[in-house]
Amino acid sequence: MRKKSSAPTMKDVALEAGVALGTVSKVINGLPVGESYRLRVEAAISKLHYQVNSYAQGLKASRTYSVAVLMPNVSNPYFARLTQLINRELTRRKYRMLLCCTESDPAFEQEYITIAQQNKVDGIIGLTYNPNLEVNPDITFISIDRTVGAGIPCVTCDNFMGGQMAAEKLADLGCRNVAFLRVGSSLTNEPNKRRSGFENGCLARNLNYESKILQDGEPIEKFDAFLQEHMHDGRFDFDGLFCVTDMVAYHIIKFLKRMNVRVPEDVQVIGFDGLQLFEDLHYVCSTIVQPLEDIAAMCVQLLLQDNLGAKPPLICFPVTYVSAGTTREEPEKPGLFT
Amino acid sequence: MRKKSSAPTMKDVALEAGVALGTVSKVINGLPVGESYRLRVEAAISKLHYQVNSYAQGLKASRTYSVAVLMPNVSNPYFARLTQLINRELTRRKYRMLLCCTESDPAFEQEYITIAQQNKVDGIIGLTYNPNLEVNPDITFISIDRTVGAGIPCVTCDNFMGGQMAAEKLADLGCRNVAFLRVGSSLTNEPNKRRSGFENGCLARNLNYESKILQDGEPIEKFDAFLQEHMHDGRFDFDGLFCVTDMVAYHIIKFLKRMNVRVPEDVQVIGFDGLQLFEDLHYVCSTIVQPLEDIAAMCVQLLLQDNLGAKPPLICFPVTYVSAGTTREEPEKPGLFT
DNA sequence: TTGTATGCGTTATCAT
DNA sequence: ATGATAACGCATACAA
Repeated sequence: MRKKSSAPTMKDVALEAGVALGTVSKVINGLPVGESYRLRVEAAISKLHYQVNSYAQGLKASRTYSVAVLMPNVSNPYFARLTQLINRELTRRKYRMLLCCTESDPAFEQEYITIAQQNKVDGIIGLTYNPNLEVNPDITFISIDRTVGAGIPCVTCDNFMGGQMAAEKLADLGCRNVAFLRVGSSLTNEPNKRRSGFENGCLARNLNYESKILQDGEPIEKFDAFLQEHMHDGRFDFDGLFCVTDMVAYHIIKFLKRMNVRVPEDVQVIGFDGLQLFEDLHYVCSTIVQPLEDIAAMCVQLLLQDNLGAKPPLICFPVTYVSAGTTREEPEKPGLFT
Repeated sequence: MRKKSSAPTMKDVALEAGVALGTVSKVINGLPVGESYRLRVEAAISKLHYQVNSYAQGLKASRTYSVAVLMPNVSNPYFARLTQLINRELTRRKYRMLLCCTESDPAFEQEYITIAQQNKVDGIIGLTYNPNLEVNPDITFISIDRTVGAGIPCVTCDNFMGGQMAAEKLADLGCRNVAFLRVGSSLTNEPNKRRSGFENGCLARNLNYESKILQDGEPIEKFDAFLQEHMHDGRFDFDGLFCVTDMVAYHIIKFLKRMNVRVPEDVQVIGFDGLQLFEDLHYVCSTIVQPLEDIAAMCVQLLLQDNLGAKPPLICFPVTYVSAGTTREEPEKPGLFT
């Protein structure tokens, strides 16, 4: 039975407490105020269930404590984990997250940037694909896995090194004929360096090397055909495969099983990302693990740090290798297929 | 080289266009305005790269076009998919999503509700666990999978029927001795009805029935012990298992494999949820599928509909059964383990 | 049809 | 130390 149907405001609190508006504001912001006043204001606040209006605050301060996060989607475990970790980091710092799922659509990406700006976010963290993404220079933007433009920091892992590690690992494990399998965009994002690194490693270790790259839109089944072509007299041409992501590795392993090629006995498979499914217990396969915690934390730190000048252009975190059953060695971790 | 360091406002646009403030507002909101004026205003807008300030709008209109979504986390594929679908539905209606990951922590849940209110969201969609969650009655709240309180709609699937279907399916497939495996909270949320439905189905079809319920905090490995206890002379006591979620089913199947119990030859397994991993291609196991699209759409629809009075208390969507390799029948869909 | 003035809830700058 | 008042950017009722 309150007198106003809408939420109580500072004015209501001031009236209830019998003090001036400014005094209420001070109490709320922890500024010095006479003890007796403070008590009366606090009583009024809890009586009316008063809550500050972030919109009014934001309007006044032009600081909203909100950050937009652009992700293709959140069903993909890699993006999901990244989102989760960024959210945790933001929450820790009392920031709120506006999640924008772009479906990897360049138009959506651009549109969400507009929306984010209209919402006066304090910054944007984005994993985007639009090669012509226009980012207003006076909004702080942190990019993940892709160099977006001058002055915009990009946070990623050491993709090149990861590729190289995969090649070296396969060599160490006795492989002689290996292949790199990749899906995805033709554009130049950081994960493209996985291929170069792998190639480099193959050259260094004298491995026979081939690669199969699916264009955007091509179905994953094309890999099945590729694998079949490399089956001769019941023998498989390759003894080692490096897949650009764990997700690709998953599908490849499925195809191989159907072809009665054994993993890891006949062919060893290494993925990339270090996805852990089902409550972080199981890796998909032996893989190059990205330190997503570090990446997420760095994104948030860069975004919220004050000295806007000193933003490094590209930050690569080191990756690690973990065996999880799809390579011929003692698995360090349980895998999906073991 | 613009004269103000901060973003341009309507006032700047009005000045640039040589018209009054109100006119600019009208142009932006699509209200009738003289053609020549409109053109001048539009020119000024694009020249200054003007963008409306949602915070000022929201303050004025006390309508923010934003919705808070409370989810335990987004790494779990079930929650992730739900989040994704809700986001899609919100975006379609020009609403923005404030994602709040609660980690299933009752205190976080409560806290996020406060934050959401301070952010003047137009409503909250929440999958929560706090049995004493306090929700201000004059904020629209839609609950998923749990009845939160009087006047708060709950959207879920027909969990009871799903349990019953699982029992009947196992019976149809020749099972005689079955078990129900569940993890999780002791509290009374909707998914608890899966057990009752299953039990009911078992009674109707004369199945020997047992159940193992893990309390919160107990490690999943306890199931392993349970399964081992039911191994006698190399024979497994059960020929059918119903798991409360696909995630539990995943772990169970792993344990069974390690025990050399074959799925589905020795024991058939049915899960719940209908998770599809890796680009929606593969189910985890034979399972009871929730229509998550419908659930997400209904949540958003209920949240945004005007007539606040007519909100139904509990909405259950029908579930379907799909076979995916962990039951003895022709799989309709590929599964993780096939 | 266009312009002006007021208020949304908060904060900050003043006098008091 | 406290109380009044202006300003943030926008929408709208009202006056011109």
